[in-house]
Amino acid sequence: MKNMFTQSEENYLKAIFHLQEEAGEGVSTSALAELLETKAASVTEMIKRLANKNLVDYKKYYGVQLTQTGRKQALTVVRKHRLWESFLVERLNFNWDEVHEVAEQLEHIRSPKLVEELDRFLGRPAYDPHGDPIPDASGNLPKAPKKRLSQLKEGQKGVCKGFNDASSAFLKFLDDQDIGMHTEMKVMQIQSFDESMTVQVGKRQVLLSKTATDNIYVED
Amino acid sequence: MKNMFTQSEENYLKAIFHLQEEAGEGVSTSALAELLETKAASVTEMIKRLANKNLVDYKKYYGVQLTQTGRKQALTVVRKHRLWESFLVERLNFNWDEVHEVAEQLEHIRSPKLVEELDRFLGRPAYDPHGDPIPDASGNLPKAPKKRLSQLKEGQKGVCKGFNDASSAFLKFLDDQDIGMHTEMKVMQIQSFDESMTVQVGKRQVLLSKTATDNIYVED
DNA sequence: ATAAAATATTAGCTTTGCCTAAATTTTAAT
DNA sequence: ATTAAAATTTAGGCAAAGCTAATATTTTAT
Repeated sequence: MKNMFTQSEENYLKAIFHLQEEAGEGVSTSALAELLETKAASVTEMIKRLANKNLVDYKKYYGVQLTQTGRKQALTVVRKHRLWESFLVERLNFNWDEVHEVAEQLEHIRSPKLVEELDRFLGRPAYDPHGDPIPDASGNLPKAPKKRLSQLKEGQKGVCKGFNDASSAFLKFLDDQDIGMHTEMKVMQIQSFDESMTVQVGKRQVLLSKTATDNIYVED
Repeated sequence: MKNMFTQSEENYLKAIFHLQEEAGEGVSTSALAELLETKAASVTEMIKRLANKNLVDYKKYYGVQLTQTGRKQALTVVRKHRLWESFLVERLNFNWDEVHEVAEQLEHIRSPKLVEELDRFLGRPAYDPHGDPIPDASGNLPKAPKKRLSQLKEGQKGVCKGFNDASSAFLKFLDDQDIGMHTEMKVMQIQSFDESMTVQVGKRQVLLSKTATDNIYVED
């Protein structure tokens, strides 16, 4: 069968896509290994398989990049992932910090009709519950140029529009601080020695590390 | 991890369950091989794995039966399959004859919360779009004693309540004859030489082979 | 410039799940 | 009761995808 990829292959394509998005250029074996929670040796092996199928360009020792075909395939997986996340949160009462794991499974379901109907059923959403854009059926990704909370200066305000680190721990932490999508925040103070920030959220003040503020996207 | 089964294992458990339902007693290697579209040798192998995990009782050359644990697991898969079929038909505009393949994939998604919320979202349906009962969360299956259309006598009426053969071809055939869930039918004539039936459906008369009438369940 | 450290790749093994061919057991037919 | 046919199991392979240990290449630090 043509156009059929294993779950593992799809996971690699998606991972390469994400790493390429933020780092650009060639994606390293070790970065992939870390993201996919596997060993470098296994990554090398899979990369060769993908290269044989013309899904990636691979030059030994110099990392890997998606081809046009590979990128297209990665985008259909991302699309499915984000549509399912939307479904889980908006129709099935999932909290936005507990959808990731299930969406990782659902994203591999093969059925063009299912994806199309799900999209329609949800009212063709443009963004998922984490504020990430949902690619359309032809693989166009409406990329809003994102600004990090860490880029704001003291006194500036921003509205939370997304998160980079979608780990359950991070999202739970944010929830505890009453920070979520569309939450308004004002930068009160920035510590020069570690770049941590004191931020006004509603009537509370919250201290956020540089790691945290790097992972929160805002619109001002 | 305990309580974790591969997709393949789940497929075998479900297949054994279905064959046990209609044939009772021990399920033969060849019956499984045919249903699962695989070879007898592969079945034997898998059966041994399942026996080691105490999901089935197996006596060489004498077929296989589910243990309590195995039956329970099979029922959770059946539950998921039928809930997803309901979702596809009732919310995503799928036709009841095109859901099977997709549900075969969705039934393997692992997430107790997802199943519970899906059930709630659908209004805790008791039957799936084919008229088959949906097991509840604790694995209780409300079994309505089913009667086959082929068991009716001339002149008797019946209301269609389910189908045994869920093949796409069969379901499409029924659709073409305007026969679906809850369709009322009246037996006009039975051919003695091949047991085929002439049936009144709405204002049309339809000729159904014995094979067909054996696979249509009715309530009278 | 070169040695040490960090990265990447290869080689060889493991498990799952399937296959074919050969051997065994059960069942059916004389 | 034998024996042929049918069903089942065993033996030996194969591909996907992972792992560890050993080797090779690139980068970094002296």
